Amino acid sequence: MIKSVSQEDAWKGEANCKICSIRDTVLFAGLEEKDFEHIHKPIEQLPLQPGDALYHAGSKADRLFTIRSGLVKLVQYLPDGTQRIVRLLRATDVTGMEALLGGEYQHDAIIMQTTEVCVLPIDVVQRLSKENVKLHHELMKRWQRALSDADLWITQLSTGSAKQRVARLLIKLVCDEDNHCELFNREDMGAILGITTETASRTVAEFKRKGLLREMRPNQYVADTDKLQEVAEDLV
Amino acid sequence: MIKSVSQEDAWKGEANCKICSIRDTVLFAGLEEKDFEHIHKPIEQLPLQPGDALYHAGSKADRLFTIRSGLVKLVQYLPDGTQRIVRLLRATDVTGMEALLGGEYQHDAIIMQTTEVCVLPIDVVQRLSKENVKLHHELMKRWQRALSDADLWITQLSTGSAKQRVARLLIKLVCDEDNHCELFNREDMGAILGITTETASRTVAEFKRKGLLREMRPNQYVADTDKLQEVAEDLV
DNA sequence: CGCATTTTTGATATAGGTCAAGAGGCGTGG
DNA sequence: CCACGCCTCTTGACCTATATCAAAAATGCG
Repeated sequence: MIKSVSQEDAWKGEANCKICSIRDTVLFAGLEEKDFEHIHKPIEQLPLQPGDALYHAGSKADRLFTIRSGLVKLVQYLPDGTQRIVRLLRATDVTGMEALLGGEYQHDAIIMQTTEVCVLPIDVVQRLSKENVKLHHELMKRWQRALSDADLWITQLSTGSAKQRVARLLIKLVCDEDNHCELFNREDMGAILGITTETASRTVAEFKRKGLLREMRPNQYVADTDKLQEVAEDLV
Repeated sequence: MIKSVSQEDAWKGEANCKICSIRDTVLFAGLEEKDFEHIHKPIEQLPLQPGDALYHAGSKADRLFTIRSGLVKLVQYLPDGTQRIVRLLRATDVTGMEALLGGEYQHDAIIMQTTEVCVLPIDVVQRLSKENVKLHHELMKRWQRALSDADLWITQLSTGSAKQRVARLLIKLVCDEDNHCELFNREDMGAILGITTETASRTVAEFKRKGLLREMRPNQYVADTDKLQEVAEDLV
């Protein structure tokens, strides 16, 4: 089992939230000068590698994480041991909100692509959220966002044929206006879509053949979003 | 389209939260004497029939609902018009929390079985939640609960074979220790599980034949939860 | 360069979708 | 009270999509 990051072995990159480069989109967006006085413990910034775990299901939830960059998967396991990925996290997403209720983490949070996170001790967040209405509102927004994501996961990624699901996933993965995107391994694609690795592989291969995906460099694709959209809606 | 309940045509059952019969499990559990002074508008209690809508996707979210009894489905629609049910709500569940963020409702909330709800105007909840820490905590708990439910929906009801999914759904529907349960129509079962009406029907019929379900009276079943559990985990 | 892992591809079996028709319930109106 | 029409559930026949099992090809890593 992968060890999750601990306060000890982590690089103690002390974050300066005041000058944070993504601050206006981030949980602490609404903080004011006086609020920062309450942050005694430094907020750590961690660089993490694929395969690392942010936290594990069942362990005590005592920290909240803001994803600064990269890609993280939230994984749950079925009784028979098969895994299902229930959410993906990217820049500005917050995870580990279970900590606000003093329970245990509900998922394994595993790094998929090199990721930078801020680690927020839960007592700091709790104290600040009592005093700062904006932060409190921000927290609720994140909660709502997670819930919408979960709903989308059900309607988009767990409904319809394998082709439709893969197409919808690819559309989600397109990051810039050039329709550039980066895939991940077929097993993870399967665990996201509730299909087998083989079906994921075959479908991606078919999309490549039909030109809906063009591989420019290893794992650097350009997607034909219009055509993919047609597949997603089964207009083919 | 079904009209959603409005303040006007609703039965103005004015609730008395202080003596509410399910108060200790409900959102307002932590309210104190002084808090009630803030509830000027009466909290309505509505009795609703199958097919009625609590609210519709896209309409302004201005009320929060506590389910007192009955069964409600949250429905979303795919571009091609097919519907997918993303959550079920029962006694003590809260829905419409989008209202706290001043947005629009994300789903159609449709009554499946005769249901009683309390309607909480959002401004009342917001004011109370600022002053009462327990209520605030309760709200976060509901949010977390909704999120866990969504995760379960993905792992349990949208993963594995049709038989497994139906079995898992039936287990969820068992209400008392006698393994008594009540199903709903096959179309809804399909929309919950991401399978067709016919497959839902065939699977239920098969379970009946094999004795995993015994129909005592019309739509009053007794479930063999042990056997269903085996099917759910594919140990057959 | 060689081993381990992942991806692709193939062959086959089967679950589940699709289309269609019959059966049972239920309400409405004659 | 019965007959008719409407719905939902069930069942059947068929066919396709996807799972399964297996092996080859490609990729990455020490």
